[in-house]
Amino acid sequence: MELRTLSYFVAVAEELHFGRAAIRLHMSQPPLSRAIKQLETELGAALLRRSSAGVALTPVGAVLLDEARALLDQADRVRVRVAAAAGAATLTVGLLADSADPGASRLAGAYSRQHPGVEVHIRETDLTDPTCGLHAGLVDIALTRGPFDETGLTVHELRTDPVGALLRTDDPLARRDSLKLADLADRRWFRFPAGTDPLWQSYWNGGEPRVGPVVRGVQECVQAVLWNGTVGMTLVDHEPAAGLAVVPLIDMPPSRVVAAWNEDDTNPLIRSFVRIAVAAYRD
Amino acid sequence: MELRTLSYFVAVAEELHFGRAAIRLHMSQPPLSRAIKQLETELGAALLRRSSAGVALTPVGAVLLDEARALLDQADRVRVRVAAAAGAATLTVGLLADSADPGASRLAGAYSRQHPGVEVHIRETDLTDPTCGLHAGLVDIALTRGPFDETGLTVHELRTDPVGALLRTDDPLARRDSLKLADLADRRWFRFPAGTDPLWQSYWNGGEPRVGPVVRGVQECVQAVLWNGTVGMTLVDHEPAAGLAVVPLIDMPPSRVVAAWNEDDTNPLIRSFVRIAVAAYRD
DNA sequence: GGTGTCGATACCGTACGGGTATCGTGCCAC
DNA sequence: GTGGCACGATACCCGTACGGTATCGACACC
Repeated sequence: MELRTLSYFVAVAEELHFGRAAIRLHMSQPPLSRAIKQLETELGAALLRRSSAGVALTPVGAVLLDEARALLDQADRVRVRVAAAAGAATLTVGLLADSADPGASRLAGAYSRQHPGVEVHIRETDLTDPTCGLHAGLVDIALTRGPFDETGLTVHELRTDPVGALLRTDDPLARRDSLKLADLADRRWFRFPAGTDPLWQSYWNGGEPRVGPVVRGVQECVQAVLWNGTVGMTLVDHEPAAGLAVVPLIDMPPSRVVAAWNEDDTNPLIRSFVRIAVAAYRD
Repeated sequence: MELRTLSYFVAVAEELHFGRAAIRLHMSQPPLSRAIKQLETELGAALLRRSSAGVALTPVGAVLLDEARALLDQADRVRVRVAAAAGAATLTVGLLADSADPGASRLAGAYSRQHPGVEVHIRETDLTDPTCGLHAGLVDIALTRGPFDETGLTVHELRTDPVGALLRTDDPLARRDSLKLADLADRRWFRFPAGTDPLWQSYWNGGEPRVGPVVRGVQECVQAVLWNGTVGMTLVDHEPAAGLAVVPLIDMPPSRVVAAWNEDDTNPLIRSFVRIAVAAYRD
């Protein structure tokens, strides 16, 4: 019973699916199956019930899930405290500019409460770099939205949001309950500055090359719609400013809010941060 | 940072000696040195200061020692709780008959307090089997005194006690402050029944073949001294009965109180029990 | 009954944890 | 001063176990 094995079990118990858990753990499914089976053997109890209907926790498994989560949490705190004792307890967090996310503010509160000794540096970036400087090594961890170039990064999904079109209230489409991308095909869209991550551009333009004003931040998007009537892609739970409406886009893949960090970043505070982030966004 | 690695560090930090820690961990010294160095690298801080004067904890190491102990304790509790949830939380403890040990009673209290769900079976044995049935698989763990045949067993020392001679108060030697084995060479001693562990016999007879009554338990020893004037080996902190005196034997190697268990016993409660035992005997 | 999904199994290569042998250094004894 | 000793570090070897790919088996659903 090692911490790694327990984290495997937690992943499977949370996903209730070996394949998805394996993806989350950046490994393939067979060794994961084997590790869980070994854990069951070592503990002398069945933890999961595999059936054609799917994977379910046994009562013993439910107990272990609670206990393992607490143990892994404490292990993360050990890392943080050791780092603090070594005087190396700083964490640089990248945020996408203007993202007023209730999850992020819950996270900030929870983190500073649990790790008061840690110095958190904040680096806000505009929409041209959705990784907030991860690839350049400017931040330890990015709280941002996909998609972007994930090579060399570990990406942990915090939430998925449906996507909507940002429209002026005087726009005829603004009264519709939902829209498809095709309804907006001939509109002016946002564009992003040269050098912006191509995955990001493609996603937020619905996969098509578009025409329209170049924007660098959320406020510029809002102003662009107000002044140009441009169609803006946004999230339906984003409260629109006065004079603007949001209509759900039913054929857009949902947007992922993620925490991402460099695979080779050895900062021991990252794990704990991610764990608290997951909890903050789950609530 | 795995639980195993942390237990290595705790062993070294407690012994402040790589060689002794390696013995305690049933491994050799080089891989232990390497594991500690890897841990230091991973945590990015020096945990131990090696010098010719010996090994010392750095401030960071002191923090980790506390944290690691707490984490390992919690890991043990996880095992116990999972076992309890699986309905397999029983532990059979072997005790040497008539051993009125204050450490053992503290242990009993602490254990039942920390693990109320566990069913503890007690098996008392006489002096003929100092392992209390470990070799026969009759108990999970033995709280006993050495020495005995340790093959296949893991033995964890809880305390060492100086040894004394048990004498009648009317014995001329009873007024001495201390004795040597040679002073008792011509006395009648205790002997043990056939089949008793030879190591045990040899130790408690001071390494010599002796003559005298055969005893099976502590009460029989006491009665044998009272009736025969036989010399009894005992522990100086053992409160003698009326009419008896204890005189320290300065050339007897001290007696070890130990917890011992079968290496291949998979009962998950053993670790936690040993940990609590160590704490109970330390106080 | 074909097809797809999903966990289990089989098999393989490598990396890491453990071993023994030996070194380097500092201390002590003579 | 120098030889011996204590002790941690280093070098090197080996086996296991972990993670990979390929495939199977069971079951559900068209």
